[in-house]
Amino acid sequence: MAYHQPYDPFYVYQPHYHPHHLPPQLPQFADEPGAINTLFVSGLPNDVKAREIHNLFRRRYGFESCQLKYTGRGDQVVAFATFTSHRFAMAAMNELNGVKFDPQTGSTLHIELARSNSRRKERPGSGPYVVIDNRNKELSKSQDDQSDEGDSDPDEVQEPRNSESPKENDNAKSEADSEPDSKAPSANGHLEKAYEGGSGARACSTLFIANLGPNCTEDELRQLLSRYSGFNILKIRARGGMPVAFADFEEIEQATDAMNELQGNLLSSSDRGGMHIEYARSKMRKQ
DNA sequence: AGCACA
Repeated sequence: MAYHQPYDPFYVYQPHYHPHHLPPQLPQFADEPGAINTLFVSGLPNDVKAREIHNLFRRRYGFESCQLKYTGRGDQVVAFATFTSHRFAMAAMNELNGVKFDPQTGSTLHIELARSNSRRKERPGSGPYVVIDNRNKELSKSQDDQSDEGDSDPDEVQEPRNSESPKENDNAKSEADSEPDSKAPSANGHLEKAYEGGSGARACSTLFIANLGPNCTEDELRQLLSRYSGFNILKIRARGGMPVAFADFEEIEQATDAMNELQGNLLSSSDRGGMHIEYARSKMRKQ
């Protein structure tokens, strides 16, 4: 009867939202060349393993690769996660930012967009996990300056170079795994199998919208959603009380965009905080 | 923390 701890980051489903007001026009930051599709992750415990980072992100839609970096500043560890597009990186960030990563230490994930995209993709020949270890590469500048505690200090988001030096030793070993099926990613460095399984929110082109006020109308919601490309049909229903809605889009990517933009937004009918939006469990039926 | 329509 083991029940998931609600803060288990591997099973985050309904994370921490940042309600904000909808900008008056559609922000069309699609996937222009140069768009950031890499996340910078801090707030990790210093004994974190590359495998844990991989398991944290591997089920997120559009996930491509990740890497763990020992910065060399004290025991500080950071990670980078690369997605196939900016929007998928944003979705993962929205879902995991602020989540408690280690119940023991209480460490909380702090996730932001990286300053630049990762160059280093996961290569089948170079082992499953990419680890950059700067711990021993202390130059003559060795100053144990502390005072840089906290969590929001992305220092080196520069492009990682080839650092497969034989110096790296005790990484990515032992420790129990929280994912039953986590074998090495093997030779498919693409995304065909990304995001599946039973635990999290599987991406879907239909969105489930909850936390609506009792007076929310279909028209009100439709008016808002119709500003998003690919929006198709909206259905509202109130089962035993508060209304919930299903919004169907043409493509998963368009649903993802709308969700990212509207997450936490208030409607004029809202009386209990902003909307909570998730991928629906199944796509809206064609009728 | 709530997910339908077939």
